Amino acid sequence: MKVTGDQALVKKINKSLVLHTVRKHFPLSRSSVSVMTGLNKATVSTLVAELCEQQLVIEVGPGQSSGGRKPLMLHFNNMAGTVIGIELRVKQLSAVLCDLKGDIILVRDFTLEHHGLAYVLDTMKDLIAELISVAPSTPYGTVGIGIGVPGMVDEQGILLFAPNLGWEMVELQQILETYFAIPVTLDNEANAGAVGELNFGAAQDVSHLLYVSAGSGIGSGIIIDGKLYKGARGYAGETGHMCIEADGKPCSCGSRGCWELYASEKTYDTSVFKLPAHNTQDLIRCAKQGNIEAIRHFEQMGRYLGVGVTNLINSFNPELIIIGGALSEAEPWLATSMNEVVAERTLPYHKQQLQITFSKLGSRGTMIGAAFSSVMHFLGSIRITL
Amino acid sequence: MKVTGDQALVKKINKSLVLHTVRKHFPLSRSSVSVMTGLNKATVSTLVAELCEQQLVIEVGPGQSSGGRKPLMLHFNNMAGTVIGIELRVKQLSAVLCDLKGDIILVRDFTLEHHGLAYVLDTMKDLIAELISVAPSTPYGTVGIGIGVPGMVDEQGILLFAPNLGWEMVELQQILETYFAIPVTLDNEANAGAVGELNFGAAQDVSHLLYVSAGSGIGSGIIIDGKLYKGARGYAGETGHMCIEADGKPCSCGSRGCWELYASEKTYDTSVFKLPAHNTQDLIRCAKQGNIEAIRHFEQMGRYLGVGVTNLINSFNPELIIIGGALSEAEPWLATSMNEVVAERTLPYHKQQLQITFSKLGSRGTMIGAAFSSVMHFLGSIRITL
DNA sequence: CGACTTTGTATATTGGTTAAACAAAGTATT
DNA sequence: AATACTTTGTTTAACCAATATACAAAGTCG
Repeated sequence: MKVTGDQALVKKINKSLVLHTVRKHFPLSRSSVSVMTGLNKATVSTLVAELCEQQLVIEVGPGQSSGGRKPLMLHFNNMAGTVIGIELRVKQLSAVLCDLKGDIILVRDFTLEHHGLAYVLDTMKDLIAELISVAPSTPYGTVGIGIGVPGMVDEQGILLFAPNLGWEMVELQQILETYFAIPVTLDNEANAGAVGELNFGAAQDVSHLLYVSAGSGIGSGIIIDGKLYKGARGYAGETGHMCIEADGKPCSCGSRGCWELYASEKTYDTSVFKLPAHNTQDLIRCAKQGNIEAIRHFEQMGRYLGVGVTNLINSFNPELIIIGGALSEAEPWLATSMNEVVAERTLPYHKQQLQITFSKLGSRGTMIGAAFSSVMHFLGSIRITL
Repeated sequence: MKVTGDQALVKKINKSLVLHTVRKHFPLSRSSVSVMTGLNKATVSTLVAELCEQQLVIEVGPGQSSGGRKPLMLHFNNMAGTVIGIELRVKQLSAVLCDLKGDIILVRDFTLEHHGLAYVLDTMKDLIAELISVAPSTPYGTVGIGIGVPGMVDEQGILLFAPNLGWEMVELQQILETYFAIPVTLDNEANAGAVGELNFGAAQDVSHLLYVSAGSGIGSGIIIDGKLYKGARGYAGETGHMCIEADGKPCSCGSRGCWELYASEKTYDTSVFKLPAHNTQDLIRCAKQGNIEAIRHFEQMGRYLGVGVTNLINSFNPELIIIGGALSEAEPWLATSMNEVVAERTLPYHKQQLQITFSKLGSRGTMIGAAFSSVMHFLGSIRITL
């Protein structure tokens, strides 16, 4: 849609600017908001007054003087509402209740017995309903539900395909939105993880981020200009099916030599090593105990991870790459070989100022990211590009 | 820099909106601009008056009535100024003089005898000076120089590395900007090509485009949200060094199995076929004459092109992929096998609404794209993202 | 020829930001 | 303690771009 400029737009821009400045940097005085944003003191005053009325910002009393009148400190009202973040995994359904700052109020985990759509959907509804009911009373109540799923999601919020669940074409967003009458945002697990890292993890204030979620498969959440990039139809980031061996192993996607056949949990069944276990958790335990086969296997995966990561670096030139997902917990055995390969294979210019780290948020990154997508949807955001 | 909203911004947004609407859709009446933009008739009138005063828009007299008063038709004044577009190639320096619409006024080609920096630079300066001197007299004169080069360019306009020229760290943009005192935009050849296709070729009104320039190497110009994506430091799109054979041939970049070793002119020296020639032009001639070795080789390249293109599709989910560069002229022999591989290997969801075509602009796409970057730099553009 | 349409301009209003003055509340200095 | 200076935040008037509305101009159509 075409956006024209008028005074309402100006106000929206500035109000959003003030709100997010307070959200990110509180406690803060009106005066310092004015300096930070470049807005006139009077403008800040009016906008803050409105935000206070909307209960999104609160005045919490005087702060320290710096040689003049004491400032009246402002806080972002993280308890103006709550959001729910959900991560759907193969054997588990996890949910968090968060405040608007993204802080966790409550966590619920539920073990899934099977993947029957009706069963999972009912469980999800029950879980959400429970969290909504126990949520602390807030001015706006529960303002959004964010969901991270292991599969492809299109821009309409339809879960197109989730191989590990055996699901296809589930209109998850619409179903839940109708049921709860609350905005629902649906994202694949990698995208949600990227948003989580961007706001709470290792990627704060990064504008070009690649979050690689390595688990049962590989998917990437792509942040471009500080914003999630979803591609034309919403399917961007399906990097697990990037071919790194033109005539390699056949993949269920119809292609050959896909990255995730060499650098995800899919390797466990075809390893050249005699693996003492076939899941990441147990393999990590074995590696800790010094099991050479497990360690060798992880090192091998690390090398292949490096190959794919190099490809992403060459294509996207990100500031930061974060390896997340279940495999991020195997960092001690993956990192060295992965970094070696990346160092060998990237162009010298790319190495400058590029960082690669493993996720620090752990398994909750997806959930929190999903929740945070809802927060942003509620608060709104607007930007100017020259 | 932080952008705040005020009335100046509003005006800038709307004026830009009006200007680019006229530029894209002229001839046009004020009334239809109002309808198309959503701006009030009065607003359009004021802004058009200013644009006329700036000589960017001109009134060309009455148009056809549609049942009422005749409209006063507006034109974008493509002769308000001129720009110069330059493409630096291995053996050739080409330059165009364009009007602000991007139409070619004049072309100059110059054969380069060697790649000595001073020699090439002098030639370039002479060529530009000549074009500036013969440019038709316009209100704004020559307002920009856009250059497309075969190598990596950083965000400061420094040509970091051009393997085929043997150049490193050339501050081309700054040198020319100082010399001519005109804004210079420097881009790699793939990025310039992408801009060309976006504005004049097969990609008009596409927001997510991948332009793959296949020639002596492979590079990609990435358009995201209608805007060139350059990555954190300006090096995005180095897709030629995307690995498609983890343990493949060693590449000069330090890696192995890089895409361009299998799908660019680099294949000619290592082909398994007995090639009758070792450059694209001659090979195409041979293929036309039915030379089976040449045809087989192109088919093979097409398959590898398909592998890389599939990777790009999975990562970026673009609306459109354009194959450009010298190899685009081998379309008849590349297309079938490339499309076969892509069809086999992409996920079913990606196939929907994805188009792959070969460049229609030919070898001039880069030059025109480079020139057009300068036009946009001169006219300015501003956008709102919600 | 009169009714209706379309195009474009003039005018008063609206509603946002802003500079400047000011009030309030503190610190530093003599 | 009195005075001068700082810092914070509000009030006021001015400014300016978009807009709705009315209107003028120039056409079509029956």
